[in-house]
Amino acid sequence: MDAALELFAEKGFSATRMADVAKKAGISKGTLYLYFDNKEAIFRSVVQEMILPQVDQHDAMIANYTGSAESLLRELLHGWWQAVMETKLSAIPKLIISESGNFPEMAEFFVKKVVLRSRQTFIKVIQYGIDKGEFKPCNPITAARLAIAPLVHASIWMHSLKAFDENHSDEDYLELHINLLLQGLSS
Amino acid sequence: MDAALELFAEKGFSATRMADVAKKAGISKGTLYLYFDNKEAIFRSVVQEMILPQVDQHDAMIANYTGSAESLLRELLHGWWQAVMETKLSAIPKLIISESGNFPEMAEFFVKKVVLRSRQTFIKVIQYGIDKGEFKPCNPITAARLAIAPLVHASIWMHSLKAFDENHSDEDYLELHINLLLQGLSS
Amino acid sequence: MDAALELFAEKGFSATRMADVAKKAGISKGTLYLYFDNKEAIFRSVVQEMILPQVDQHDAMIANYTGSAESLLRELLHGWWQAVMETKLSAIPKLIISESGNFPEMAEFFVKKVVLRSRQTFIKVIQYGIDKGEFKPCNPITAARLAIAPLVHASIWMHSLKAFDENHSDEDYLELHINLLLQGLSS
Amino acid sequence: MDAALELFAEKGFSATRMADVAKKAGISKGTLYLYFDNKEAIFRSVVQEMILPQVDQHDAMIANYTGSAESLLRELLHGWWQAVMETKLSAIPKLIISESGNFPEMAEFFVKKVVLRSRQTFIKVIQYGIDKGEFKPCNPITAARLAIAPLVHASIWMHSLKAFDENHSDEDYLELHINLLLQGLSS
DNA sequence: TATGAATGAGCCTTCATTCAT
DNA sequence: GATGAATGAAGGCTCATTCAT
Repeated sequence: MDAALELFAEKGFSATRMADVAKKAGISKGTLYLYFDNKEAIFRSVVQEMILPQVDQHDAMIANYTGSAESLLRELLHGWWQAVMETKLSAIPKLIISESGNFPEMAEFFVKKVVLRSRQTFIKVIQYGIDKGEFKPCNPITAARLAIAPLVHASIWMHSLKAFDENHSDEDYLELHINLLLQGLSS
Repeated sequence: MDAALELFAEKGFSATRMADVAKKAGISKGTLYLYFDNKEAIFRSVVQEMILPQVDQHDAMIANYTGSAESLLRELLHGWWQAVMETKLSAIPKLIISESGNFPEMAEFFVKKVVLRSRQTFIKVIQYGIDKGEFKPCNPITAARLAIAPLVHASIWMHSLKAFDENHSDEDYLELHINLLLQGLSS
Repeated sequence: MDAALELFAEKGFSATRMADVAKKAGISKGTLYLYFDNKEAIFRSVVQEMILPQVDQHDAMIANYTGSAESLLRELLHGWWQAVMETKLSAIPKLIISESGNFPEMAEFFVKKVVLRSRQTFIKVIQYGIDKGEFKPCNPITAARLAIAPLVHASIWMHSLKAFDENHSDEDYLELHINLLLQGLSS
Repeated sequence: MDAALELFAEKGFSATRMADVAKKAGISKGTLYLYFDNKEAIFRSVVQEMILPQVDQHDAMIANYTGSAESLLRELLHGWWQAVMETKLSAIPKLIISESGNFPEMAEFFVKKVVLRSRQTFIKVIQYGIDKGEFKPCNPITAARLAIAPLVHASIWMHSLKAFDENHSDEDYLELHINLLLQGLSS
């Protein structure tokens, strides 16, 4: 599945050949079919089995946090970054987005199970900040989308155009995003 | 080329069949080959011939603008949005990103001709704001990336997962981004 | 038809494209279809209309000849050589032979109308020589085949491997063939 | 390769479909591609791998022969006939000649490796006969060409027009050729 | 009469999938 | 369980043929 994730993310589903996956995994083509019914099954497994554990873990992380909205938001963003950008999960967003047209159920699954849940967490924190008076009033849904967008975008970039872009610091990127966001939100 | 852009953006290069392109264009398979050498040639044409005019136009738009950094940045972001999100250009970013692994030269072309040039414009405006004291000191490159990221992300989203996401207002999204960004930057 | 003959002889029927024929003839593809029903019709016309006049003319040449069998045979062979090797007819044998598998009726037509008739002429001359005591007894059919074989072979060679063979004199070839043949036949 | 040789010789390269080759070989289309890169590769293999062993064997046959030039020449011609006409090699000359326009390198390879080497053998024998006084002086190159031409021609005929010609004895043909040639050459 | 843009059947080739070993 | 040779459906591309101009 690691081999498949890497290849799917790099070349897309159609352009990835079973022979390539087998070769990268160090097994024979035939052996793939002992563990997966077909190419689509590999794709589904890759997406589902890599995402689900992560989602649960992420939820747990947030569950019973207390403190200022600012520090919570800061924490959340750092947590997301570490969980995604510094693991092989980083390849998933690009993959899902690229194949959303060919695998709409998978796209839907991803949105429902990952995007919306994750966004919900951010919404809660932002609402909490507004309620507390830390943040000025704004639509917390839109704010949540804007809080996450640069992170997701960074993961997509990392697996697509980063090689052709000049090498910029990801740390700067994350930190400046957090600072701009928090100052933007602060009342 | 419109037909091809739509299908490539939806399904990716490999999964798009020449027969589909022909059908969508209302011509026969053979006719495609009167105008393009092969499938790759269509892809390249789609990307290059749709992007280049836009880039030039965009450059012209910015050229001789004066006023406050804030209003300039506001203008720029609105301009980008209109030029991309409200035209068929909106499909290009997702397409390039999805196929970057299979068409690295095209990815490089896009980064050099579009991404970096566009970013440069934003860098200048931000630097101008910093110099004028409107904006607080920060790395203008990173700030430019963060100014654009939510926009590019919105275009990618629009052509991938938007259908599965609840329907949010794009106007709110843009406006809030601009406001958060400007307040974040302001000294 | 000249254009077609040349191309058919060079590349064969299948590998010759209508576009090539049209181009070589200096007309458009569509115009070809004003004069020929289809590709096969061109092929048939090329073969039939180039061969038939020649056959008749050749027959006439022999009709009422008198003299020694040797001089007659010599005459015949020279006549064949001039009529075939020094005109565009030279391409026909290679073409017919190459396409005999795909156009058996044409092959049969050629054998009946050309090969057998031509051979018959040689048979008569050889039989005449045997009867006169100039030539020693032998099977005149086989002898006729052997008299012609090197000539036909030369025409085939000319349109196939000659370019890769060292350049040998065709005149020497013809003269030595005639001399060897006549001394071989002479009693 | 046997299936391919037969079909190529019968229909030519272009007109032979991979499906036909596969069917005749009793395998599937796809399997062909496990053993050959493409159609051309089959063609090249057929020609090269069938010819080379034969050439070496033929050379060996001649190497250390002694005796009269006449009996040697007789031997050579019989040897050639058996090696070519009575094996599937007989299809090669027609094939090479038919495709010489489309595969010039292959034609050149054939001329260099087969035609010229074979001719050289005949040249030596004829020169030997001339030197010994058995044969009268003549150009041994041309004589060699004339010695071989009827044989090659017979192989071409066999795979093209023979079916439409009346059935003549090949033995008579060979024997008469040898006799005419030897009497023609003899001083 | 001449053109050449348009068509679509047909063929080469690829690759997901199967299965005997 | 693991293999890889074999399969054949599918798709890119060519080119003989048509037809509106």
